[in-house]
Amino acid sequence: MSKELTSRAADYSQWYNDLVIKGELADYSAVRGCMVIKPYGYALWENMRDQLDKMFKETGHVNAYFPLFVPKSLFEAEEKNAEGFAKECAVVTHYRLKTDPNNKGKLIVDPEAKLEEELVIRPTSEAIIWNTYKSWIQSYRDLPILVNQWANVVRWEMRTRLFLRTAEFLWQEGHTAHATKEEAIIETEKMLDVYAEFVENFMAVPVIKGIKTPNERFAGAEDTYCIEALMQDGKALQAGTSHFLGQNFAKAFDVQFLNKENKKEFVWATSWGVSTRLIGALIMAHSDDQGLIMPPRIAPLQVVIVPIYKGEESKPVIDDKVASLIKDLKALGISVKYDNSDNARPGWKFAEYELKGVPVRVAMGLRDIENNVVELARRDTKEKKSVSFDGLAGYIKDLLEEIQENIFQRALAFRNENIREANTWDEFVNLLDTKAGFVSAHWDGTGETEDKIKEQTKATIRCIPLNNKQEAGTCILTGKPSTQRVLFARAY
RNA sequence: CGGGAUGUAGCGUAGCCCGGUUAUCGCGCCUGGUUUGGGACCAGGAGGUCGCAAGUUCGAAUCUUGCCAUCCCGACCA
Repeated sequence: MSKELTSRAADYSQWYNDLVIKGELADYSAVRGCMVIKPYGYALWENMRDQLDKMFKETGHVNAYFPLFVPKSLFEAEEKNAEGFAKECAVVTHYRLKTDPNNKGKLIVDPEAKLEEELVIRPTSEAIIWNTYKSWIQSYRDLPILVNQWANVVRWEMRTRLFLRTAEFLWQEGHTAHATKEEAIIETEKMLDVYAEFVENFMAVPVIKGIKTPNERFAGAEDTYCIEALMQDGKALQAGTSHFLGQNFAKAFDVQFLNKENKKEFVWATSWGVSTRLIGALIMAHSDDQGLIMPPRIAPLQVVIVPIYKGEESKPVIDDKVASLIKDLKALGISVKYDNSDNARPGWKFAEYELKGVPVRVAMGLRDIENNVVELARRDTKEKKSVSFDGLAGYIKDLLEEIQENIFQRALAFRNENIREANTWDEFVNLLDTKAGFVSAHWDGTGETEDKIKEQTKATIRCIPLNNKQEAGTCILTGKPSTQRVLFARAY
């Protein structure tokens, strides 16, 4: 058939691409490094976005929108941030095209329409936002500012991959301003918790919360907190970050406020973001050789119903029975599609919805109606069974929750099996090469050692886990003393 | 951006080395019919600037050069 998938064992990267494209989440576009998110993929993103948005609002945040363009002079204000992103910025230099006098029907950039100042297309919005905050903040009474923005950003990456790293991607970025350092740190940690809760409870992907080493820190941050997930091929994926920015941006943009004592102070900042990259994490954490596996709580479609017709006269009977089920499911807030299209037979539909990862499939034919049952198939285990039609909607509601829990537990077990301790250099290298996954090891705390390890093994320090156990040990590379283990892995 | 591979209809492909009438086959698509419990069958039909652009040649899918895109390995990757 036309929708053959590459197996994970045969070629993991190809399997991933197959799932994205054949599962109709996204497609390549005419623009280098940019993808088209197709309706099925966008529905998934909408569900993720809606849930996150709700959680942001529950924690006191409001949405706003800032410009796509950042004047270069603003962009360069915070030096480290500017430096960190400089080499992947798209830049607008002109504002007009004109017809090419030498080539009919073609357009050229009008050399007379050069901008006085170049506009950087935001790779992240700290600069434009902090420039704006300057005019919003005078007094401690104006604080905190708890703003989030849903937006697209552009980072001109050399090598792109669908969802995991595209030149343009969708994300949210929270930018908050606080009167005290303590409050900003609490905010940073709070949003990391929100991310972890979302990714684990809704996407069913277990994560490790931690802090990045200075080498891996966000450009312009004092501390970068992150959640790290493990993919089925043993590589780690950074699923979200929350940054404590200190007063760096306040100083760069001169954002000060008068405190209760009528003294000027610089504002404390945080920023935090997750992107469509999470979709990549979702795919690689759960899916199998038959296709995607969507966690019920954010699945674009939770239930699909496939009729098994036998002769024209069976159609109205089945359609009628299905209509009552759809009504019951919708009443319980469950999304459902009745696929009674005539251009594919049941077997084809079964395979198709498995590929798309729909959590629950209902098959119903005359035989079932006679026995007052349906055939229920769950995507996570591919188990099929006959279930009574009575109370079916409630049964499915429970089953969706069970599937959600099951795929989380499955991913959690895999993740936990793939965190291993290494105490010597040989052990460390051997684990990375033979088992992949996270390797927990002692490190002397220096950036140089971290660089050397990266150079020799391609593994990076994913994070220093929060609430890390303190124990004396020696660095696996240098043998210098260490007080705690950190998590290494090869990463996306 | 460096090394390797690939690019022929919506998808997967044969042909390319060794240039020569109308570019092969399967799936999908359209029409009609029979069907429907794991990727249906019969009959008829539509669909191609052979990735793009130059060049060589009487003649280019085939040879040459450049460019573009994708994949793999590097470099890069808050």
